Parts: sequence; structure tokens; C-alpha cells
Amino acid sequence: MPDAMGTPAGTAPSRRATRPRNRRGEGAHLRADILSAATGLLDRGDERTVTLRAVARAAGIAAPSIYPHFPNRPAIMLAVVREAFADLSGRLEVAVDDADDAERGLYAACHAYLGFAAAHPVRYRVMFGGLRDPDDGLARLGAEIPRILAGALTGCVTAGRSTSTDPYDDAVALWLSLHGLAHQRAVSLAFPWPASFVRSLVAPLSRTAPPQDSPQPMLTTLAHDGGPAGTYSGSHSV
Amino acid sequence: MPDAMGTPAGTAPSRRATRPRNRRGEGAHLRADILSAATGLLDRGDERTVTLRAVARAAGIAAPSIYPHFPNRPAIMLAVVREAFADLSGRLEVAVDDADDAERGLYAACHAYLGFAAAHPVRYRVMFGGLRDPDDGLARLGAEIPRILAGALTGCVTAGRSTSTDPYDDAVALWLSLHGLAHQRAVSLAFPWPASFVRSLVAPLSRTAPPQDSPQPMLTTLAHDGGPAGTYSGSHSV
DNA sequence: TGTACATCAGTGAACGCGCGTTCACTGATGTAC
DNA sequence: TGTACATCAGTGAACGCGCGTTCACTGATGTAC
Repeated sequence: MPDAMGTPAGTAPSRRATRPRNRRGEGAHLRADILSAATGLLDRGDERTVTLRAVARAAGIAAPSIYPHFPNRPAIMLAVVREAFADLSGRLEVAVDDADDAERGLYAACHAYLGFAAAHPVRYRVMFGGLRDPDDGLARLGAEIPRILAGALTGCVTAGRSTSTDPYDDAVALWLSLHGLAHQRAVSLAFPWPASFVRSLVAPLSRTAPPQDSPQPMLTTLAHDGGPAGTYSGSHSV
Repeated sequence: MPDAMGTPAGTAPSRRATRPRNRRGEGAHLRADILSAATGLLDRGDERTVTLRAVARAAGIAAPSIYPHFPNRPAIMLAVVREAFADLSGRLEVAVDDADDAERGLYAACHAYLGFAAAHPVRYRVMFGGLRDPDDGLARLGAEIPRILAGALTGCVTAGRSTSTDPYDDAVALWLSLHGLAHQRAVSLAFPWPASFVRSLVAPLSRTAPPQDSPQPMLTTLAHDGGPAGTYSGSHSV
């Protein structure tokens, strides 16, 4: 879903593309098109780029056509972020569930997290702090993530692979570190990163020894949203 | 534009305050006033609040009067961020230098870092990622911080209080974790934080045991920029 | 079967707004002679 | 000492722009009778 953008990066048309009108009863399809247009604009620019009129242009519709689907401009951004959170949480769950054992699952989730942020840096930045949500509902969305990590870490403890005495606390600390790394990478591509800080973060905070072989780098095949640099490489030895 | 606040929350006057004209030769004073007005607007709002005209209103001058001091609007934001980075770096250095020993210095620097972010959450958020700086000069500004932490950590190693074998690597990992915590706190005041994750982060990542007594909470007397919640309390046991 | 009609999907023009920036200017103040 | 003048510090009006949103509308399409 999120990677599918109609126009290739760089060729954004200022002239509106003609878009066939939906059949009667299928008007809701436009909502998905609006969301995907907004996500594409966000990834190629920043939150200021995602104006209501720009979204309409990118979707090939007139600006007022958005209003049957979203009450106002902030609602579009909110929907983009909700969708992105659901995507990220799903990827973490898949990473944990597909792993052979709990420890690999924990590492795979961490790599999936960093891979998502590296593939969609602007989206990631906006998910975690771009918006002032009056209801603070986004804090709730984000809270799903440490829960998944805590589950994986609890599995490690059960398997005797972690000495954590408070998996939820430690999972939050681990997530905060992942967030710090992911966010800083998303923001500044030029920072001189040491080689293998993923291990430097995950092993001490999860109170595990790193696994002996590299986990499969789950998400490194995701294309970066734009620009030449910044692709996350999961190929560091764990 | 219904969500654009005409007047920032609170008492900011939309009518321009009268400001005495500087004496001849002292026109540069206005630059400092512009910067401080912009910083105030940022702290009470967000980066969208800091328009050139709003800064002029807050400083009590006409909008064109800004141009002798800043070439355009982004230059104002850049100057605000530069000043904030210098402030933060200075506080970390003071925290390290004033401490009785290296380990206390490291912890004091971490608390100073978190204290700064808690006292100025919006400013902190904008410092680390609010701007797209074409020159990426901000990455250079930020790079000062892990250097200070690395110095403190090296001191811990020398004193036999840390088993770190790569202080710079570990300092970067530590800083990323602090950043993750500080940023997430700055963004979401409602998140259910466990009680003592500062220790959860600093001790394992710096490979130290936490000191026996609480360090003095250096910056907890800083007032929060606005809002009722979010003040950083350094009173957690380390 | 035809046909009237309700509904759906979406449009074009217009609104008022605040924005960044430019321009020609004004009045006070220091200085050279 | 007076005075002409250059410079400084800052102003007021105006510009064109893109924005979010509202309004009255249009044409296609499914449906009841």
C-alpha cells in the first residue's frame, strides 16, 4: 500500500491528471486515492507539502472533492499517520511471529522497526512528533510498539536468553533507543554513525547476548522514499 | 484558516507593542530582540507559529525591519536553533565540569540533557528535526553533544568506573537513547512512562553501575515553556 | 417496457486571509567644516 | 559656535501568492413505478 505512488518521484505534475469518475456506489474508492496521494506527497516532501489543494492535484481531482471524505485538512494527515502506524505495527508482529525463536524474533522486530524508518524517513518523523494531536490519540497508537517488543522480550526471558527482570520497562527503554536512532537517522543523513550501534543498543538494553548468526534483514529490500542516501542496511553483524 | 491561531494561546497581544527606537550605532540590539521574540513564539507554539510577521509583532516592530538583520524567514529559525544548540552544549559542559568525579559528571550531563528537553520541548523538537537544512549544518551542531558525553565516559573508564571498550561508540548509543527519551517526552506528554528508565538507559549503555547517591538534579528548576504537564523531574533515584 | 426522478460523484468559481517580500519614505542623530 | 549633510533605524503601503473552505451547480446512473 504505502509504496504505491502513482507518479514516479521527481516528475510531480502541476497540471492535474484526469481521473475517471468512480461508478455509482463506489465513491469511497476516492478516499483511498486521497490517502495514497497524501502519503506520496509527504514522503517526497514534508508536512508542509501536504496541503489540501496539493493532495487534490496529486489525486487528480478538484479540491472540494476531498470534503465528502475528510472533514478538513488535519484529518487527512491524521489518517495518513494512523495508516502508517498500523503498517509499522503489522510489520513488527510479522517479524516476531516468523522468527525461529524468541531472541531472533526480538532482533528481527528491531531490524524491522529501523527498516521501516529508513525506508520512509519523512513519514516516520511525522508519525512521531510532526502533529499536535489535541486528543493525543497518537500516543495510544504508538503504545502498541513497546507492547510488541515487550512480548518478544518476555519470550527471551522465558527461553532463558535474557536476564531482564522487568521486560516491559526494558522494552520501553529499548524502544526509546530504537526511536532515538531511527529518528536521528531520518532527520540527519550526514551524521557520522559508528558501525554497529544496533548491537550496542539492543544487547545491553535487552540483557541478551547477541545471537551467533545474523538474522535475515527483514526489510532492507524496501526502497527508500527518495534521495540517494540513507537506506538502512541491516547487514551489520546483528 | 480556522486552525491558525490569530493570537497565540495566552496573553500575546495582536496589537503591536511600541518599542523605543535604538540609538544610533546600536541598531544591532534589535537582532537579539528578534531572536528572543522568535524563540518565545516557538516555545509557545510550533514552527508554523514563527512567521516573519508574527516575530515582528512580538518584537514590537514593523515586518520589514527584520530584513537588515536576517535575509529571510528561514534564517531566523536557523539562528534560533543555533543559539539553542550552543545553550544546550554549554549546559552539558558545565554539568560535566562541575561534578565531583567522572561518573557523577556523566550522569549530571544526562540529567542536564533531559532537563533542557523537558524545559523547552518545542525548541528541542525543532532543534532535532524540525528543519530541512540544505547544508545539513545542524548535524554538525548536534555532533558536539556525543563528543561531550564521550569525554565524560572516557573519564569513567579512566577512573575504573566503566568497562566500556569503545567510549565514543557507547557515548553515541547513550546519546541516541537520551534523544529517544527526550524527543518522545517532548512530543507526547501522555505516554505511560515507567518510573526509572533514565537508570534503565544510562547504566547498561555506559557500562557503569549507577552511583550510590542521587546527583543534584541540575536543571529541574527551569520552568517549563508552557502547559501544565511535562516538567522533567530529575528526582528519580538516578 | 419506458420514463420520471432521486441520488451519487464530482466541478468551477469565488471568498477572505495571512503570508514573505519589495519599495519609497521619514525622522532622528551624529559629524565635518 | 552654528549648520549642512550623511547616515542610521525603522515605517507604511502595497504586491502577488497559495491556502482552506463554501457555494451553487452538473451530468451520469441506478431505481421505482
